[in-house]
Amino acid sequence: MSESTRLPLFIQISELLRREISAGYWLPGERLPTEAELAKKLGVAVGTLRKALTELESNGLLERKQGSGTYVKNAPDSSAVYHFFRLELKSGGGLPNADVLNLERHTNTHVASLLGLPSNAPLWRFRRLRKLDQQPAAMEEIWIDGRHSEHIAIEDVIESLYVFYREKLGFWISRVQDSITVDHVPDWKHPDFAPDVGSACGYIERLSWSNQDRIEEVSFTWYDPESVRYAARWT
Amino acid sequence: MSESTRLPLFIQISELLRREISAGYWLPGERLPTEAELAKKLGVAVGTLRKALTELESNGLLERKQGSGTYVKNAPDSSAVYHFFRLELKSGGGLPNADVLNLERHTNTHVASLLGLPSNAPLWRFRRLRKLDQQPAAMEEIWIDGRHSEHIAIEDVIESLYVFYREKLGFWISRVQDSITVDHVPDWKHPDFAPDVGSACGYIERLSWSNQDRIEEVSFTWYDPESVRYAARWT
DNA sequence: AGGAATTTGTGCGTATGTATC
DNA sequence: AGATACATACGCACAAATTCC
Repeated sequence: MSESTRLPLFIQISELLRREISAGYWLPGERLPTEAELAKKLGVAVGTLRKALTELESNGLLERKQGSGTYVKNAPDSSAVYHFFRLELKSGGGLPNADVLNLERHTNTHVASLLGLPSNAPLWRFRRLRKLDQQPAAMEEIWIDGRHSEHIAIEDVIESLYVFYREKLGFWISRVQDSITVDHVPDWKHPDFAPDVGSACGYIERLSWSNQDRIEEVSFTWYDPESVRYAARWT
Repeated sequence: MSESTRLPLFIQISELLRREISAGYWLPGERLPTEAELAKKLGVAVGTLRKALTELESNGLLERKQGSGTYVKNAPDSSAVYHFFRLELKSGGGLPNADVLNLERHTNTHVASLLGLPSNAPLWRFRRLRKLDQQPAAMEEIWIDGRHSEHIAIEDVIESLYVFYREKLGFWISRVQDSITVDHVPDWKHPDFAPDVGSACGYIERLSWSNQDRIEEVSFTWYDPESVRYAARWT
């Protein structure tokens, strides 16, 4: 190894297991080999393996039961693409999904200032219809610096905006801050999305920091509080 | 010790240190003795002490710097009591505070089921007026198992419910889950708290797990989305 | 029902790496 | 450069929860 600083062993192990789980090598609900077996197979001490497993448990990929074993969680979002997605059905869960409705260049003084850009800076604005289990759940407006790319086609971002960021723009979102209040349904309301609570609507303002610790994305989300909730878990 | 199930040693240590920090025995910014010294003084292995310190670090009471030492964080005032408090002024920040308005025994089928109790189980219900910078910001209703204590006086909980839980009831909240939607202002609306957004109101339903990993507390919060927001940070 | 085997949790001790002073 | 202090890694013993016979 000529690497300047290689990662700690327990991180290497946890990342290895994370990839294997993500690749479907270990299936949801399945029990992993015992600590002793795994440690031996991987050639590390049990304590080191335990630290890796603890890491994955706190990240929600594993569940560890004393006397029983270590199990792969039925991760609803194994791909980590939905890592920061915080909306779920009030009836519980729901597989997230998004349709890009609209993609245009605009200027916006407020957003520009949040992004630390001149007020007349060109921006990209995405408007998406978010779905949970294929049911319209929220409307979303996302803004990024317009200089990232001269041209963006809807096809580029149809899969996942986060993948697009990473693959095409060379950054990824590592941290977000959400502010949740109440707002009115915006006027670009989509016909498929019709909250019926008078005009009151759940409203999320999000700032997203990239791996370079810059605010690279600002988004606004309106959701129907009758069918959808914002869920936050803290430890 | 004749206790049926005593707490793990590293938890006992972390709670001891937590009390000492909270009592001001260790001052903010101060450096703690080295791991080796502390472990020796407390009569535990270094590894055990490390686990306790890690616990406190993740709770934001300590900061550990390799090569330097372990420092008491300049906790904004009554440390970690507001660890799970997630409301802030839309204008930014705000020092949190609470008035206990009402404290009674009730039964409630819905809450009882959330707590895993029989539907007619006696419960304690706290109603509080939450303030930010002394301004009324939200109304809060908190439910716990009625068997925890036969009598609770308002004076007992006037400082902090969390401190009361830990000191008098012997548990503490280590994890919460929030669901944020929109609701109507409840009918026990306090005269000082008058959201003026029609009848739409920010609404938080919280489940709180204790250190024993049981749901020990259920709470409902109504906040004025005109002046207050729910703020969540993710990494 | 109950006891043995299995599996994770806790605790101890030590050696070595790495960042800080 | 050397001393100090936290981070990582190893290994072992026993406790507690679960499972299985």
